[in-house]
Amino acid sequence: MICVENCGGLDLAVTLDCGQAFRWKSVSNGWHGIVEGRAVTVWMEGDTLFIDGAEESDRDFWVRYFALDLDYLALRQRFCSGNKKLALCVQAQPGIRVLRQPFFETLCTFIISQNNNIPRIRAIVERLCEHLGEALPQGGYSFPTAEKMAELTAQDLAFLRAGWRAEYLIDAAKKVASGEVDETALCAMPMQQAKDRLMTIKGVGPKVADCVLLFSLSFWDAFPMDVWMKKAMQQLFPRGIPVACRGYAGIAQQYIFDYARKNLSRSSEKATKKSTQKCKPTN
DNA sequence: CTCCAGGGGTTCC
DNA sequence: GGAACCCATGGA
Repeated sequence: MICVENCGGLDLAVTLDCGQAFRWKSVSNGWHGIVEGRAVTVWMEGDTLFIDGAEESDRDFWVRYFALDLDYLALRQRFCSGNKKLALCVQAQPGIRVLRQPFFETLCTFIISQNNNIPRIRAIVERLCEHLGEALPQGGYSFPTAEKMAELTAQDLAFLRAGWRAEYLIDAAKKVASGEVDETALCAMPMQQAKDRLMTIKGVGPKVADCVLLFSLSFWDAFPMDVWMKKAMQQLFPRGIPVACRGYAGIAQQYIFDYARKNLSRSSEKATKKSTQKCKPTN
């Protein structure tokens, strides 16, 4: 077991269940998860993180995964003092953090996430691991490798019941396995270039690409925007993204998104949609 | 039966 | 460029 002190107010429940990671499960004494073939149970006592099932030699791995090398206290301080409304967002859920998740897993899970909801995303990811991952001695399965998935066709993934996304997953696996899309190379690129490279994968658009940049590759400035987030940003920050976010907009966005989700209504334009919809043929 | 879920590709103008 | 429509699932 490993313990890591001074985690900057890390809140596991929020961080592991906010829609950036999809394999953590709440258990009686904390959270159980599998990351790169390592099965662990984690919990907090005060500001200390306990990682049961982890080897001491993997300390750096877990510090990196939870991004505990980043000074969140200082970061929050910077956000809060830089902008009043941003401070409200931070205070709403200060313990939420951005993880550094495995590259191929993150790529796949966010491809699966498109036009989908979290419970089903989790279910599909779980089926993917059970069918194509390696069985672990502690139980559970690792996330499958790109090489393994690259041998398959979209039809082979029918068991996933992922719909059209199966085809996208195969393309992602092929491009990662071939080295056409390479994690190390991406990390060495400027953000926009890395984003463009990711978007050469079929089914990876600006949103999914930004999620991979942010949630896996530590481009802390990546800012995943969908229609909802654009609307929220306009309402909360009509003059544009606060300067205090610069360089860490993606991390700031986690606070903003959570705040917006709680305080802004999701559907405000249903009436317009209904009145403009076409007449359907009556047969 | 309809709507929706942290999208993206394709096809139009 | 951007708007409309399609894509498969499954839950509400």
